[in-house]
Amino acid sequence: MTLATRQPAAKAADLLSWYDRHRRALPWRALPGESPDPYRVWASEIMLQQTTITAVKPYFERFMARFPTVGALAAAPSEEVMQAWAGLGYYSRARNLHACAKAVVEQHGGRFPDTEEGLRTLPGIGAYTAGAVAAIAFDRPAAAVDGNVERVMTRLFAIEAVLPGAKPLIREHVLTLLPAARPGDFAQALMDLGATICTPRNPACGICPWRDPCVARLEGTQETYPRKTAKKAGFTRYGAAFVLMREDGAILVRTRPAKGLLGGMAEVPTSDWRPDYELDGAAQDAPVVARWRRLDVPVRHVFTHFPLELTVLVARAGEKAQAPQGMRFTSQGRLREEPFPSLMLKVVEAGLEALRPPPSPP
DNA sequence: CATCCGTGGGG
DNA sequence: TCCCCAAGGAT
Repeated sequence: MTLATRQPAAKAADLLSWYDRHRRALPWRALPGESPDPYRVWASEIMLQQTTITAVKPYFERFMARFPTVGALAAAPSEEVMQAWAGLGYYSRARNLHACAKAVVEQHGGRFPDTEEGLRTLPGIGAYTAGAVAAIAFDRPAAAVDGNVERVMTRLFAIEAVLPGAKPLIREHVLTLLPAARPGDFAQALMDLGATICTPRNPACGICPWRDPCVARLEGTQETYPRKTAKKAGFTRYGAAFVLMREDGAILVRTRPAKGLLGGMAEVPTSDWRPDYELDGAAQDAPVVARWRRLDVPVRHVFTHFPLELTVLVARAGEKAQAPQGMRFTSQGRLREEPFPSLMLKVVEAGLEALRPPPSPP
């Protein structure tokens, strides 16, 4: 390589001075000079796992108003925690969040461990979150390698290795760049850079603090990083969902098993969801015998690993109708207190719309 | 290491 | 419409 094309080494100082000018103001982020609240930092990191800032913000605000401290969260009933999380997705996060709060209170005197190793032992805290909380909340020299950092590093060093196998290598690069001072700001700066400059498509290389040392930029191959293995799409599954309204307006619901898909969340009764589900026999899967009416427009929903198409069937039940074993009638007034995932909100809305009596002529 | 686990928004 | 993906973790 000639002297003219040799690139300067990337420096943490350049990133930090960029961060001092362009850092994003976020509800869970301490202002310059303020000390961060580990509880808020931790909760935000859990919420932000695989979830956009836009989606998290309103949940975070409500969550902090409802559970202001780890102690408050630990003491809350699990249904209340799941309800506060409903709609955010990846519900095992909420279960682990609650379990983690209890562990912090019962095993750590209500204070979060201030090291990566200590944090790593808690439920829901993996390699990334342990590093992020250690760095951001306690200013420890830890690497927090998330999707943003993977993108920035693979571009900066033109790392050809495929993810997730390249993670250890990426981590080494981060540790090499990690400054002795302000490791917490460095972690946040790296993520801000990935989120606002070094974006997946159309990265703003011209205004990047690391434009000069970036190998991929020199080669013009920024958008080809990071290298990843393609993941295969799942087959569409089909099923029937049953919206049963009692005469007083209450709806029949139940709680899903604690583990697995939508674990611990509320739902209306449904059939199994299968690629080969036969709609003609749907009434056989109904929770009660009734005059089930099938709606023409199915509810479509896309999970991470498969698309789902649920056909909604509606029926009415008498005032004295009893809920089958393991199910309950919830009044319409309290329906919003049920921890319905987004899929079930769609189903219930479709069902209620169909059950609404036609407007009487003037 | 591969798979499972939600959701809503953007190109 | 379709595809990608966004501050990952558990198994």
